[in-house]
Amino acid sequence: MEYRKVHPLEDLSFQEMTGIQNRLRPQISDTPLVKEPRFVSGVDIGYDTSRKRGVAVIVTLDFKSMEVVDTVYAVGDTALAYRPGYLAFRELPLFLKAWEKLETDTDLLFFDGHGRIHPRRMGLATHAGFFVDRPTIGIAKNPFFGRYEEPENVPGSYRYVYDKEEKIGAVLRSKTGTKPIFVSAGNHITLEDSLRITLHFVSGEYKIPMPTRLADSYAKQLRGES
DNA sequence: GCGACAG
DNA sequence: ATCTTGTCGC
Repeated sequence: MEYRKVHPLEDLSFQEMTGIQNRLRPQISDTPLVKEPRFVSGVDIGYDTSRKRGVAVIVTLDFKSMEVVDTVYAVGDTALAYRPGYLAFRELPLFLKAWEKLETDTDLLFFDGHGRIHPRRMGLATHAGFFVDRPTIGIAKNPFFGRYEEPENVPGSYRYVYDKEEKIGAVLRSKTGTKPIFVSAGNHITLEDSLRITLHFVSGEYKIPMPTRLADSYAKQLRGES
């Protein structure tokens, strides 16, 4: 699939990366979905022990049947080390390499990380949305930023995550007796739509929404052979 | 200044 | 993220 070359991703200083995030922030789109998506993709990147070589996986499912319709991946080295707040700069290059191989015209993507739950609202999912120009949702397994209260231990219950008075995401109890997951809008989508779509992919049987879950397991599987 | 810190 | 066996619990 083609993508918009919003700005360079390699060889940037932290000041430059922060500057890019601040410049993109006012351009984040909050558009509600106009129609039910047909295809939805899950994105995940797995790394080897060195944490340098990784594999980016994109699994695409049919929204209604939840059947897998396409799977693509790309392997390569990661230039940047992980730094909280700058995950997009570490993972986007390899993701875009896989994105170029994708031929299914997907309608929405789930990313493994936060979206607007970020000090500058520019988490991985949000930043990725600028490049692929499609709705994106962030699904994270751990907190990173913002204040929130613990949701009830009932599947489907959630609490909003705030920065000051601003609502930036939600903590969702996707499964009874497990830690909640963090759901936030990426780009070209609202938080309410993000929650609605996410709930569609969490039956209560699994903690992680199906697209991300499948991408994660496939990335781990590929890690040991390619 | 100190501690926290997605993947 | 990754390294790892058994083990507690539904």
